[in-house]
Amino acid sequence: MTVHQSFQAPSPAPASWMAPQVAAALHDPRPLAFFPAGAEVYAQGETAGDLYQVEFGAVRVYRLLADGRRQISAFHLAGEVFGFEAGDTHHFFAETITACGIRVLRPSTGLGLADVLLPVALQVLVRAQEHLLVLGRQAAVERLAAFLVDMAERQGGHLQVELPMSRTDIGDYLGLTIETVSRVLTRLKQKGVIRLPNLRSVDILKPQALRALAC
Amino acid sequence: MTVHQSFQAPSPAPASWMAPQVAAALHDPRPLAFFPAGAEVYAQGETAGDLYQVEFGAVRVYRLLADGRRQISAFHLAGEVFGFEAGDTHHFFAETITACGIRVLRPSTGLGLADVLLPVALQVLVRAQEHLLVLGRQAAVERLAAFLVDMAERQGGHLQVELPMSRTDIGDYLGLTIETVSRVLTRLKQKGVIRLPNLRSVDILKPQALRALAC
DNA sequence: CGAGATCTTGATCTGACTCAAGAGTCGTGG
DNA sequence: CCACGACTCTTGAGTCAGATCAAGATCTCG
Repeated sequence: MTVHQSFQAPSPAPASWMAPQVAAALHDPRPLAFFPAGAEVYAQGETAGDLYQVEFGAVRVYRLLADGRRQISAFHLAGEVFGFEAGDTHHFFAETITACGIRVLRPSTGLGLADVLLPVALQVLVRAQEHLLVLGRQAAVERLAAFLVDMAERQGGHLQVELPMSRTDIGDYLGLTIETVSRVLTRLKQKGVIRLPNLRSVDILKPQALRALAC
Repeated sequence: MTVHQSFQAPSPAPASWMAPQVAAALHDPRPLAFFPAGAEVYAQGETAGDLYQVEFGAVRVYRLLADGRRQISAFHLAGEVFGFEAGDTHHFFAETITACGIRVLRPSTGLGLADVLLPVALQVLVRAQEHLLVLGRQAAVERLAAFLVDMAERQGGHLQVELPMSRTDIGDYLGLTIETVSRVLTRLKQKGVIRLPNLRSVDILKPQALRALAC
């Protein structure tokens, strides 16, 4: 990982989702790294071990096929932890989408740390498994609906959703082409389900209808 | 979970993949339950907590949409552990495919158990994430190839693969219809890549070709 | 041997992809 | 502040992989 800028920040309150013990077990203060948009946090094949907590900004985690097809397995927003690996090398790439502040966690230093990390890892697992249902069995409209509902919930359940990622990213997350993403959003707009005030935000006008589509 | 038959078995050697500490931490001997084919191990909404280790047989873990569409998120073969959950209720269904012997693990009794379970959970996570790539970005032939390669590897890397599951199960795992699964297998047979001695087994004749398809 | 379930094969349909062009957005520099 | 250029996004037309619908064939097991 290339650290673009790093310093000892005054310990902020742990993100709300994080049990107090997590912060304790991880020995705050932990190094905080700043990344510009589009920077690599780690690459496939690199040595794994550290975990990363997004302080602000957004990150994409993805795999590539030999011919360039890309599958984004997850987006990570402020407060979320990523970087879990089964072996000692990364199977995925992680890149910032926007400028990011990322706190580096060093699990190796903690005793009994797994007790604290297991729930976080399981949360990531459940999310991946829900994503399987979307990719395996849902139509394009349903995928977009599920995506928007998920993003809304992760941003505090508000009806104004910020989308830090491009249409290409959304397509590669949902297993669709950029054109299909665009067309479906247009159709949802025409049906009055959403509004698109600008390219990077969505207003949910009919949450009920969206939820029904997402099943 | 409905236990169909249960008794204290003489402690067998732990499955080869399992670190010795796992068995120790889990306090062998553990209850062994027998299930007939098609039995429910747990259902969505049930209280979670226990883990399950397949002793023999095969299990499918899946979710359902309201209209009956099904996505199988994983098959579990002998030696593998399933039942991980993020909260205290199951988000998935687990059913036996064949008659099964399943060892019930009680994580609540172990101190420092998470250190031992985390690697197992991470293994499940990585498998789910690889599955995302298959469902999101691969064509039908590639999905079948990846599936056959995976099943072969999990059965000791032999070129004779047993498929305990039906074509419907394979379709619901790969996000395809049963007809497409059947057609693709036929095409692979015609190209001499595989042989289909009977409905539940596959001989891999050209492992190189299959691997190339699976990317 | 027979009946039901499972699997294969064929014909047709369709949702999403591909290819192509135009519109909007953003950052830069004059 | 506007003009320019490079992206990114939207929209349209045509195509195609996989779904759906519909028979048959094969397997399983009492």
